[in-house]
Amino acid sequence: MPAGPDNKTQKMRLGPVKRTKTYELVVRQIKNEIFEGRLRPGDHLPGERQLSELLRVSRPSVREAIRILEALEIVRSRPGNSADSGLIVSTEPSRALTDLLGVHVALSSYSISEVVTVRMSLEVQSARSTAEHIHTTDVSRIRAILEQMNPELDRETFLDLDAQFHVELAQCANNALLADLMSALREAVRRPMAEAFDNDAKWPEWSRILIQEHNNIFDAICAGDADKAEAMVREHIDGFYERAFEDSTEAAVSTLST
Amino acid sequence: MPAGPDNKTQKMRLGPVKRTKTYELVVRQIKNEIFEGRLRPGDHLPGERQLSELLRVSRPSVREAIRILEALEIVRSRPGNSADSGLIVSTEPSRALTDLLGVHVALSSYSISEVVTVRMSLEVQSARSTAEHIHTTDVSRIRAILEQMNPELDRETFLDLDAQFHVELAQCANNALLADLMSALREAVRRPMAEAFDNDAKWPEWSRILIQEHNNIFDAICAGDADKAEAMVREHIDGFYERAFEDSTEAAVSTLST
DNA sequence: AACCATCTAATGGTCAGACCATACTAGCAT
DNA sequence: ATGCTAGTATGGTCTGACCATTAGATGGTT
Repeated sequence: MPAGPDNKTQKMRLGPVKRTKTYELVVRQIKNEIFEGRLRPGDHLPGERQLSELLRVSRPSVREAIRILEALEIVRSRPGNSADSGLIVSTEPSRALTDLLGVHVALSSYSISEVVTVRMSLEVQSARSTAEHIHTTDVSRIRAILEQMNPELDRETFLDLDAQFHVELAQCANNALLADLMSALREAVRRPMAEAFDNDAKWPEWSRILIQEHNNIFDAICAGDADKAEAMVREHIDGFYERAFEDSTEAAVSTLST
Repeated sequence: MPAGPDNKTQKMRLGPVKRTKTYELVVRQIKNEIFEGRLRPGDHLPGERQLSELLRVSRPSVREAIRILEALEIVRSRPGNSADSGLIVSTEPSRALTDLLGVHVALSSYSISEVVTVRMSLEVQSARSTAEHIHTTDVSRIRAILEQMNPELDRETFLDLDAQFHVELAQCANNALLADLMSALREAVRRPMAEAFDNDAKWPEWSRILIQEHNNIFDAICAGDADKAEAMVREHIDGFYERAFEDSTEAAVSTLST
């Protein structure tokens, strides 16, 4: 309300006069608190009203900033007046990664072949790491997934289990970033892949191949043979995408990462 | 198989009464248009006022939805009444990835060692791909970066050029996802790395090592020797992070990927 | 004392309407 | 033509109000 005398009178002619949006400034301040270590996971932020008063901006601006931070899974926001409500700094970016990559594959910001190439690199890393130190609890968990897979399942369920298998492997590598990326990449190509398999009569045959390949990978990992695991993984993924897109009109994959 | 108590339990008739927030619904609708292919990069969306009327929600709700889409770099939003203003579907997710990973490293959602492990995988992929088909224009562009690096530079500038070198390599691999991830991962560990090097007297020596390693990688790639390039890259990155964090109080890296 | 329904307070969620800032376009004036 | 000025459509910001959800505090009943 009290428009200062020097509010907008500084009409500097140098530079593009970066006019920063208010909500961006709010985002920046909060991010900065995080980078400086003054805000840590689990910490509570002041409520929207209090924040808007502290930062001297309106509540809508604060809210828009919160929406951004929420989209990046930096904070989460819940109503109520308990210890669990209000704005809390978050720690689980997996959903944000999945959202981001999924949409941008749909927008063709990233092509299927690019995703496959990156996935291959990470999958190899995941298999090797896991082969080098797998635990018995991991073994049984993965075996349970493999045992559920059989050629009679409908494609969607089958592909779900396939995804679970690979994400589980990544988690065994004890690398949250690797696992989250794997999950996000797999989800990103989920739609185009389901469509590719939908009109294909050879599915029953392929599903048997996939099961066999999974078992091969699993065996190699259990045996601690990282090199063989890598080879099996490469064969598996290459074959998978080749079959899925061999006659695709898009033909995006044949030019694999060049 | 009915014997699945740990299943999705989607068969229940009583749902958790999803009270979905209005802005989430707006986000979902727009995302859906993208997934269904009815919204493509470069397309214009109706303005905020018109959108709020179409969807029968208030303008603030529309705005909060837009903030989310903007944070994920799905749309961009500019004032004015020209062909370039309004809401436009975007195509460059690199900033969003960088923001996301950077903050979550700061939040310790992902550890430095995890980032390094993933970066190593991608860097190897990048070097191999590039070695297999590098163009002369790429060669000169990278050489220009290398020629700027010398031990006399201040650390920040030096590390900037180092990052440029690696991102440039990834871009030569003709994989936008790879390049964006590389850039994001590098940026994510920028702060902790700069701090690690800041108080270290051995920097001049290290910078010379780094320059030598870069040249080795570059030579291997130009020679089209993918295997050697991979070996050089592994040595380079391992050494880099070991030197950076060898006596760090955090000691986050020594437990590489646990 | 133990129990249970209700109230209260704090939070986020939503809305309407107004006004400002920006960036073009068109048309007037020179 | 050129240059300025109004018009207009866009996003950006604000105020202030009200709704919805949550959990603890209250207080009466058993």
